Amino acid sequence: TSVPNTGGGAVSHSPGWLVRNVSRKKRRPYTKNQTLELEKEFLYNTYITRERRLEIARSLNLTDRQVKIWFQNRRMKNKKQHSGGPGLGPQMPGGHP
Amino acid sequence: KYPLPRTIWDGEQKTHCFKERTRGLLREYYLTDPYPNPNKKKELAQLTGLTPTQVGNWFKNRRQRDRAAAAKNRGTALNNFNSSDNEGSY
DNA sequence: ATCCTATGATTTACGACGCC
DNA sequence: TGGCGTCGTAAATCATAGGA
Repeated sequence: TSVPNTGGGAVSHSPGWLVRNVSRKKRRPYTKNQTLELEKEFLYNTYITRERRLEIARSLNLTDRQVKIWFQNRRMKNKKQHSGGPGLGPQMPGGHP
Repeated sequence: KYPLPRTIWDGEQKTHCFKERTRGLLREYYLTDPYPNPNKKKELAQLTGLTPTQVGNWFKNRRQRDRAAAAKNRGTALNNFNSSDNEGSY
């Protein structure tokens, strides 16, 4: 039980694990178009400027913060894929549960 | 018996279900520590033949599903044990 | 074939901490 | 000092293999 940082944002622990605080926006999947446009912008540059961010947020009807976080998450995903990510050495099918 | 191991990332396979032995190993450690540090994850990855990410996903899913199950018990039958501090905040 | 469930992986949204 | 970076995580959701 290391848990260096409390992780998942606003935590607490009841029995032994971390639980998210109440006040968090519920996750809302982005629309296909929103994702598409964000992805296009990401292709152009993985780090977005404040100006571009504001612009995109407005055009996609997302908040400035959402776009910022989307890029952060997208970069993490990108990192995972390149660099030995999930890959390599995995496990073959096992049995059935 | 296992027709096509669906490839996901290049050369990589995704299996729907890990081997029983693998799951047993992870479960065993999980009981002692649901939040393994990066080193421990690597160690478990080596031990099981999974990638560290897969080990992380396994723990993440297990915690999530155990929490959900625990929450369910409270909602249905008796409530009120535990405690405390926050979390009940919903 | 059709529905259902379990399970691994992925997608949003933050808190903690770090660095200019 | 404040804004943005990574990292680890929660919770919701996705995808689908396998059983009923």
